[in-house]
Amino acid sequence: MAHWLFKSEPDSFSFDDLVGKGEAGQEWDGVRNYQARNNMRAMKVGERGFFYHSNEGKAVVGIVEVIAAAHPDSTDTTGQWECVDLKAVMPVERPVTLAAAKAEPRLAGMALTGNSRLSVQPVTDAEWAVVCEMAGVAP
DNA sequence: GCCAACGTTGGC
DNA sequence: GCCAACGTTGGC
Repeated sequence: MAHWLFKSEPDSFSFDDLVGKGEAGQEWDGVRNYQARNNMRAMKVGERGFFYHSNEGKAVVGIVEVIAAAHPDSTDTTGQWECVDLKAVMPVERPVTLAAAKAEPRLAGMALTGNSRLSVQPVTDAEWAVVCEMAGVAP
């Protein structure tokens, strides 16, 4: 099963905001990047991802689950953008900061620690295991 | 608040 | 189809 990472600025939409949506979850709309869209198209219901806070916090703070496969973005009028629906699974025991991830050699190849500004990223199984370990949650 | 990196746009 | 200009993101 593939894993993912979703970036969000907590000022606009935080992990707590997603928790507040409960089982109904939230459309991950507003993504206007082809690579991110393609990543979302590849997602399957039940796959899990990290929720990363950019700017404020700069850390992986929670685990999310895909509850609906890619569908047209309701906030888009052009019809070319799509998004998945997410729900919060649980917060992590210990947030994994960007600095901590960069300091971990096993995460050297991770999209997050590189220069990518991509808002929806794939995470390898190995990276998933390492970040879960650092976060104090079961993989 | 600044600036570097990247993606997208648009002129040629 | 190339590439310069521009806008946006996001770390510092």
